[in-house]
Amino acid sequence: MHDNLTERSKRILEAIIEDYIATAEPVGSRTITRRHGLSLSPATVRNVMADLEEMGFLSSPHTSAGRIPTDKAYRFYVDGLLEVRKIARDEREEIRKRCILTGKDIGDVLKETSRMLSSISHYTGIVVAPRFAANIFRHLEFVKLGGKRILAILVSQNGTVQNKIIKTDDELDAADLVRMSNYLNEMLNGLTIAQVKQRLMEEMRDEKNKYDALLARALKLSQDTLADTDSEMFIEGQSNILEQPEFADVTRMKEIFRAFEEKNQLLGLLDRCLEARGINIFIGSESHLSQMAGVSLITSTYMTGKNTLGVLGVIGPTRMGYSKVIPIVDYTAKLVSRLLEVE
Amino acid sequence: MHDNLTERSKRILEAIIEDYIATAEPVGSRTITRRHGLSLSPATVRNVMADLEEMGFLSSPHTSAGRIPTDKAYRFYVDGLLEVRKIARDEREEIRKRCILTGKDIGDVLKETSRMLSSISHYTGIVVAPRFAANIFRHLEFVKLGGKRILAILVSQNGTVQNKIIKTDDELDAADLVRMSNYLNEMLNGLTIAQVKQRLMEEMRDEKNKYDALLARALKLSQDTLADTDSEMFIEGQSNILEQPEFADVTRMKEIFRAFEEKNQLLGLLDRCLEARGINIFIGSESHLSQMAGVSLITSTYMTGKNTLGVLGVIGPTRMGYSKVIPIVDYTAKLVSRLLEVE
DNA sequence: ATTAGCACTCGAAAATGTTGAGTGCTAATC
DNA sequence: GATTAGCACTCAACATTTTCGAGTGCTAAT
Repeated sequence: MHDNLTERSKRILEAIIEDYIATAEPVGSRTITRRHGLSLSPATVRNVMADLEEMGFLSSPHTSAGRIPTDKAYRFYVDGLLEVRKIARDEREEIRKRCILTGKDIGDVLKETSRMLSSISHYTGIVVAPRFAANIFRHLEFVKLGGKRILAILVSQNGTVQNKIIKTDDELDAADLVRMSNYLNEMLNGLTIAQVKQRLMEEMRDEKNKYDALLARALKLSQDTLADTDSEMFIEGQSNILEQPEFADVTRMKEIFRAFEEKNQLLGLLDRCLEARGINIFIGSESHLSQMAGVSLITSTYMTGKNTLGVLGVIGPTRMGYSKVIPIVDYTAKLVSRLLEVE
Repeated sequence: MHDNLTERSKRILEAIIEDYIATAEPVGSRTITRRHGLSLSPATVRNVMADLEEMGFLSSPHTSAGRIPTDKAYRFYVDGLLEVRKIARDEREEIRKRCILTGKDIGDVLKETSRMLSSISHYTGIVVAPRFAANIFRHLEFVKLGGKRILAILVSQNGTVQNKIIKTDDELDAADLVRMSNYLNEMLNGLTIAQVKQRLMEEMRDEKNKYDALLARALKLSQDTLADTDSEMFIEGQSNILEQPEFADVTRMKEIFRAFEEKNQLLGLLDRCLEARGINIFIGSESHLSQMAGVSLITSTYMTGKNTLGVLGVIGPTRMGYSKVIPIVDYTAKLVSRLLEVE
């Protein structure tokens, strides 16, 4: 792929990208020869740069400025040129220290993970909580709150909890609730949440269940509990974005922040990452979200066993330190996987 | 109070404040006489303005600009001049429509409330989840996750749920867990969480309990569950702040966003509001938080019965539309109170 | 194929000019 | 004595011009 680029062009392109990542300023032919030990004259470099621009790897803000890499260049860089460093020992320590929290519920751990990702990368951290459907059912409990309000609590194997307040048509007494949950726990034990949904449907269709009022109630209640459980998302360190010179312009910044608040769109993007396991990188326009122009996303999936649970990653400018951030995201995903594993 | 201000000065001060709230531009003597039907000449107004500046109600950015109100002026305005409008019918409808969500847990409702506050006020909405300590204990449940990990679930009367993963020294079987929670539920029924903590302490000290291993375990476990439950906070619509001209400057904005991320400091401030019931207003420097310069906070408490549960409100520039926002916050707090009331 | 040399481009920053809203003061007016 | 017209003065904001230099593309020499 891209065999049409000579070794020299690649080296120069790489130098330009790395320089731009470091400085956020358009890179000129002079700078390249000076800062990177290329034994070429600026003039030669200029010729190569002109070719690279022709091919769509570089663009110039105006005639007499240097060049900046395009999304295509970053993609080429990430796919080929970049050699991913191993994670630094101290980074690894930091990650471990901040993720391993005992005595906190899953949500707190993931939130802290997101915060950690942001502070260690200096960009914005993002963690999508486990998709409930992939989890394994563990326990269902109904607590009577008062009157006709019941709190349904659904617990999955790895400790994720989902609550819902359900209003019933008439009062149920506590004993009934216990019987109902006992029955359901028995029936649903060991299934994934997705299978649970399935099973409930089947049971409700089953003729014989329609005659047991309590049972029918129980089924209805648990189905209500499972209805539209939207996944949670933790975005932390948004203000780190403000440090990036490319967002000094207020209008650009507004866009980004709006994008962060529009969590649904982001979720859509992250869902795409769910499908492919492991590291995933979206560069600028590749996300096909207009607000994400100039922004890159590095994600990885975390999982228990062979079950993909969720996604986590880092959002930063396209001009981000890929070689540093990729191993961080990678290591974090693996660590979180391990934490959620049932010991 | 402030009897030293003549009626006329008050009218002029009011006009300046309202003009500044509307335009965000320093107000000149000319403008005042034109826009507000004062039958005075600019020159007279200038004299009054000079007096007001002397007294600390106004300041001028530079010699040849108009005046802008100081925090002291806003305080005077809020305390005396401002007559709070009743909430508009359509606003009331909007609030109701967006807060009354069935089939969602409390957290979701409060988050949506925060979002609603931001979108209806055009500033930033903030909701602090009920302090757990003030809630009434309803139910405690232990779910075995696998190995030595137990998920403790604590439910309060109004449907707030708190989970915690607890690691035990050795395995407990499911039946034991049920017995433990039955016992505890019996013992703690009807107490407030604060009382529950108290009671657990007493029981643990009690000699006779030390000989029942299981019981001792149960007590320890529930105490772990209750340890350091930090209150959750929902801040929504942060990007609305970006619309405010006074934060067009990137440095100012960074400060604000950092402040939002430093939730602890904010929580401290909001805790102060918890103590005083009803509407509470912090204007700029009054909060004694440097990052909050130029920012005002309007809050109100929500409660069930005579129990103060939490705080909600709006954060905006000091130059915010107090007369519009105050009734919104007030009404929302009352509505949320009603929603959390056990029906 | 590479590179030195050179005219040219164009944004950024500094220097300069212009404008107008606003002020404070004084003296005339009600 | 309070109010106001009048006027000189101030100063940020905006527009215009100038300067500067990093960077380019092209050509001709190496």
